Amino acid sequence: MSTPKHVTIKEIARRAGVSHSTVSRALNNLPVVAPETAARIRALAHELGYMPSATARTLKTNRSRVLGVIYNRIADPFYSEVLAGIQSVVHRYGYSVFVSAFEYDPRREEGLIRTMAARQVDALLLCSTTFTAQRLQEMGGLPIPAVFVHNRATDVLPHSIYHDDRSGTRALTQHLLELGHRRIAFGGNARGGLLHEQRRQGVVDALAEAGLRLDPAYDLMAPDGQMRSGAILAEQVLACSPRPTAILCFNDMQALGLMQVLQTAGLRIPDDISVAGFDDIPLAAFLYPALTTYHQPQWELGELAAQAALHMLGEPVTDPRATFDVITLQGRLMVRRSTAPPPVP
Amino acid sequence: MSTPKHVTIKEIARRAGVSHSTVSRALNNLPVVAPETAARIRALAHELGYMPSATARTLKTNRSRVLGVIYNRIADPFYSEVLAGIQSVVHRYGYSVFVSAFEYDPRREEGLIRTMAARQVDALLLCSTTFTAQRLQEMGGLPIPAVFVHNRATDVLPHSIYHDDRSGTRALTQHLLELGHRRIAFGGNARGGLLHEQRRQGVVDALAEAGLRLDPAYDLMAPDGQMRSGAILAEQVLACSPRPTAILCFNDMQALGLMQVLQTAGLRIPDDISVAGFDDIPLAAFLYPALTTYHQPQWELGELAAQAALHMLGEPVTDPRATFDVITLQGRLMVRRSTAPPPVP
DNA sequence: TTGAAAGCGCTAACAG
DNA sequence: CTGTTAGCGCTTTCAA
Repeated sequence: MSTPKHVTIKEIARRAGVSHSTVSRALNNLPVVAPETAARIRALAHELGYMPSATARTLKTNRSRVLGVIYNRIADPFYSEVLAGIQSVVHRYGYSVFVSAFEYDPRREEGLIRTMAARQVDALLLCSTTFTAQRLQEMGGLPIPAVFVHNRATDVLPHSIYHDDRSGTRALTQHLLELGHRRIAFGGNARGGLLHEQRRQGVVDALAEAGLRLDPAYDLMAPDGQMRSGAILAEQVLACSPRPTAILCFNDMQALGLMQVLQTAGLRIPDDISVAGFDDIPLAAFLYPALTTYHQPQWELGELAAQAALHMLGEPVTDPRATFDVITLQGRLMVRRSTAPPPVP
Repeated sequence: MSTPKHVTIKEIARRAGVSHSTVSRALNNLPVVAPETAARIRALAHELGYMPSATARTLKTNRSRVLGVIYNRIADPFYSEVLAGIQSVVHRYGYSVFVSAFEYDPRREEGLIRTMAARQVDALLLCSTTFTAQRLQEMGGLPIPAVFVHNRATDVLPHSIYHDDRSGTRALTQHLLELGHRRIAFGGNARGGLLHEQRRQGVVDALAEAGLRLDPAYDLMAPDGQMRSGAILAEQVLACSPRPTAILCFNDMQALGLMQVLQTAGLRIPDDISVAGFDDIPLAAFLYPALTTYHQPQWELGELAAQAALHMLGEPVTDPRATFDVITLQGRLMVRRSTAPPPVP
């Protein structure tokens, strides 16, 4: 049950009657060592349950084969999927990941970056929508290679990967327009930073193309992108007069919370009011009604981010896009059951 | 932009005109060193942007201040919350966490345990519902201290923390019984292992107390605890004749998927059929109708698991329960809007 | 093909 | 109060 006495290469060397460097070579499959010797050493290592010390190796080689992932909220369905994507590739390369979240606290974010650096991660995956050039300046640059995920930080760092949100909400708005909606509301995210601006802009774009503008009364704002914000938004929608016939939420989480309140108030979706989300988190397809939204490839975002980092570290990658400095992903419109033509008055 | 030349204590020592051990002492706040010297050293360290190498420290002290968290699916709302709880305490202690998931592959699970050990984590948090005594035997024991989370593995390891699921489904079933339901179905999870058994048993218990039994026609089984399984379950429910008036799902995710299909089929919840979940993931309260479920304290589960691990490592913990070998958490019934008396025939 | 030796950055006796 | 020394487990010259 207790620690089974740590076996080192020295111990193996002693038992095999060779030097520890030979053991090191054998275990690392360096071709120089004599086949029989190598076989004997490997057998012994296996028998003794030898485990190489990643710590020692890291100290010596200056490479840890560890990636650091930093993001905002640990329990976010969107980033959970991104993380799953990251893990799937990282695992194939024999890397491990440190994961931590800064819970919207920039000071903590900086602390995490330093901790990760002290722990000698090879690269950082920064899933922060709020990191800015200014912040980077204050920190005096990043101590390790990093790729920005989900943040168009090209002005700050060469490596970033993000989704074209603006086209997304534009497509979504066009869809609503085509259905005949004119009174379209947008639910913002006060914490959304660049994401908020991009998504809102997409709505404005589409509206402008149709010769319309985003009515200030329908230009709503919620504190964040969580479910509760959706509920808050719903109250605002209910208070509007005339009521919008469609509302496009910052993301699916908001849409979810919004739908509940609207439905509880007796409104039928989509008959009385159409609702659209953004992101297409796995949940979206399972809501009632199934949510119309814009699909962002979350898993792929994670996979590519990880590959981009690995590429920077000199690992061979399969996806050619991972070799680009800036990667823009395109999503696609997912029309489901929560949107329909506006009710006839 | 690039690596700003790593500063070590030797470098600081050179510049301060002292030995590197003095630097080490000063930086670790050992009281022996002269105040002025210490101040000078610390100033210098700050100025040079010194970062201690956690790797070197780990190698020397045999303590990494890293915990390994292993679980099944990376993108699971339940475990996301648990992980958030873990992180919240771990962060306070200056620990970091490796996170990885084995995606229902036992071989991979074992591999992860070995990797974590090689990376010298101080303790393991095993959120595996499928790990068994036999598996442990085959592995020849765990190489590092571990606490089992969400698995009553007392026969295997001294340290485990879990929730009393059986009482949970029992309370849920009693609630349904009190509402007047008699045709109560249970949605199982073929992958659920012990959890499945416990939850199903709670239903059987409550039914037996009421002089009833779980009708085999209502003793349903879905492949897993995901949303899609809920949809599968819904088809089974719809095919039942007579139809159950209430269904208790393995967890909230199932309930979610089930509700959508039922609602799409034109059934009103709870008017036509009552639905209950299990876990009370944050989402549950925001569904329409808000889901009746049994609250498992997910965050607390994570917090306590982390504290239990930290306690094993000799760290002072605040929650006295964390010093127990086996911790059982109690949840509570959350009656919301998805359950009501059965329809009058 | 193998061994001896150095050293990664740090902590911790032990001496002074 | 401070310096010297050794060594954590490994990789990697350099010689043999």
